[in-house]
Amino acid sequence: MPELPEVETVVRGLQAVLPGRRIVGVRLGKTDFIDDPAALERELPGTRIQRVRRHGKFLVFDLEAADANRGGRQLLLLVHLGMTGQLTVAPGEAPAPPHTHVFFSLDDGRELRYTDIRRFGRMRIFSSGAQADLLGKLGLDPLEATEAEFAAALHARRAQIKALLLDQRVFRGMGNIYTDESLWRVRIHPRRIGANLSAAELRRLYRAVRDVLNEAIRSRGSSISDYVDADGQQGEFQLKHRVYQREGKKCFRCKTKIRRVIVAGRSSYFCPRCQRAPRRHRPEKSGRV
DNA sequence: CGTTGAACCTGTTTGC
DNA sequence: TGCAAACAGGTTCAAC
Repeated sequence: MPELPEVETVVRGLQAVLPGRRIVGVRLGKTDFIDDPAALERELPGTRIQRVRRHGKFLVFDLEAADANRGGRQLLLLVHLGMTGQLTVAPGEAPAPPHTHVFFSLDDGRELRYTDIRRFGRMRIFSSGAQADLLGKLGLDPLEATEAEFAAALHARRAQIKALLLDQRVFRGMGNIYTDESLWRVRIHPRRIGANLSAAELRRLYRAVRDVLNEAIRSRGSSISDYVDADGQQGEFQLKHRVYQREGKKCFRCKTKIRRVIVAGRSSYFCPRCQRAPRRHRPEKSGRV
């Protein structure tokens, strides 16, 4: 579910209501996705939420431990939504959905809740400054990078473009949906080698990635099955997908049937006519398209 | 350096 | 109908 546009949508929803609120209690269900559950229970009560922001697919909560004995110490709470994670704000008395494993009760009677069916998400707190290891390994934010930076990150790489776009050390925030949608827009096959892309192709890909992500943010993300924003509402960008999960359906440009293949270990949807396959090591072409 | 497959976990869909 | 396999927005690790 959660790629850059979905995380951005959740962040905006939380940033609209959480700053200034104080966490007054922590309740935990299953904790196998939390790095140090005891630290959450020990450190978070009493902290005040200053800001909620996004770093790649991570949500970052800036917290201030305002107690006198803690001297305004800064804390960071990092949350990754994995595949099925949800962060929502609800009245404390409202029933929580199944698989809700973290409850942060707030000083206004509401709760910030974390629900995650598959528990592929992650949750961890840091004293500020010590978080460099996790976030520092991530690559460029595609919405902040310049065209030159974007091209430089790809032009010398011999890996498949799909793998490069998915690699969080290259770009932070891209996932399976927006990678396929971006490649379709610029007619680039997911198995093309990064270094083999022309300067013109890199320029168009840069534009397509930004356009797709910005349009998806405007639509409040893609809801395939589990994704909801901080208010529990679904996104709408799934209605605008051109290739993702459209195997066997007609290409919006040329009517050819969309195909699904595995690239970089992930289902990859593309139009075999618009997105021409690169030459293989062992050519055995059928001769004609 | 780059690729592949498995693992983590639960639920839904598809196929025989 | 029933059961098993395949598949799902992500990340990480081992093996080659």
